[in-house]
Amino acid sequence: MTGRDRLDFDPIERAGVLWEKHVGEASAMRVATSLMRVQQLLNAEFDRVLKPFDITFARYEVLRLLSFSREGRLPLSIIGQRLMVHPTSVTNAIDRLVAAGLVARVPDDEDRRRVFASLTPAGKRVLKQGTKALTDIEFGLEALTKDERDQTFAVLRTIRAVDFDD
Amino acid sequence: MTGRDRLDFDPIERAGVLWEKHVGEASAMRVATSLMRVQQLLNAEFDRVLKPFDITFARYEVLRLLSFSREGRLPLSIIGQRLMVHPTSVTNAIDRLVAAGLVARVPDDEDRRRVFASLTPAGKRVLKQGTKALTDIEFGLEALTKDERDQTFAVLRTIRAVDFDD
DNA sequence: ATACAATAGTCGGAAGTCCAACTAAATTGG
DNA sequence: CCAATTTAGTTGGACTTCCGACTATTGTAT
Repeated sequence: MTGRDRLDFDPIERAGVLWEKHVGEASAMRVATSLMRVQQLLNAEFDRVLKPFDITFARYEVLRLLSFSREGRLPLSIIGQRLMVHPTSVTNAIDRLVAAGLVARVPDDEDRRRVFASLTPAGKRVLKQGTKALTDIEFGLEALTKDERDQTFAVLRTIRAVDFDD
Repeated sequence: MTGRDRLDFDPIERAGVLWEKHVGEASAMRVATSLMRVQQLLNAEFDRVLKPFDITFARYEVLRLLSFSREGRLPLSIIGQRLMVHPTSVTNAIDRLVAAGLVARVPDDEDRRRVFASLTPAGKRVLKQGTKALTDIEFGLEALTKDERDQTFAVLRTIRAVDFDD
């Protein structure tokens, strides 16, 4: 399986050197590129450990969000806002969760445009199993110290801050 | 366009609090979730500024990689290794770049299994324009100091390190 | 009160990612 | 030297994401 082999050097490090040489200051390019790769690595790892429960990380996040709500249910629009994804992505994820019996669509009588997504007992079970699977691998971040994690969270938060009132 | 609105609080912060309460230590979950969101934000922003040149960030990365090679061309397998993506993703990206006239497929006479991707003059032009567009927005990281960037690069590198000899 | 605008959700289509399976070519081992 | 394995790349299918467009419902403003 070509493309997944170990390299004998860091390709981003190398790109940084050439960037400095031909383009200019490289710190932003290096961080941005690293973020892309790390996200990809982690997402693949999460999907892998969640596969036994037939959910992806995207769907796990929906289940978790629902479980954190007071009544175990939220309108789809709120889910999209919290997870910062497009409405169509929410519809898609909920479709699959409903098909798997982990979530139910419940109409809102107050506002008939709205639809709630509501956790089913099976959804709660799968959420619990998925959470264990992810915490068992420490979300792929065993290599980071607590300080590094908190530091990185803070830095990333300044980028995310465009999306909420600080 | 629901789902893209500003929130009046940080949803990951909130998830972290509830996670601590119901699950346990939350630093890994917070960082992992932040990485997903930030990658999504940046990728969308990059695609937006690259749209005038009819390329995505994924394809921009291919062009950049090719320009950094000695002869402006690389076998597809090497592209996949450097960008850490699946062979099929490379085939897909190259297909589109070829269709746009930015890259040419060149057979390798030494090893007839292999195919080179080679930058065309048009590809070099687009690469230059895309690079300017991305550096103009500092890869979406204006908010970070040089120290924060270098620090974050180093931390992310320890996660990526599974993929190359350190 | 009635037209106009905003909001909630869905559908269709494009792009990216991955995996599994496949062909063709090169390498290796008995 | 030939069979078995490995490597390079492509194809088809699944999933996620986005955007644009659309329906239905609610809110607003004259």
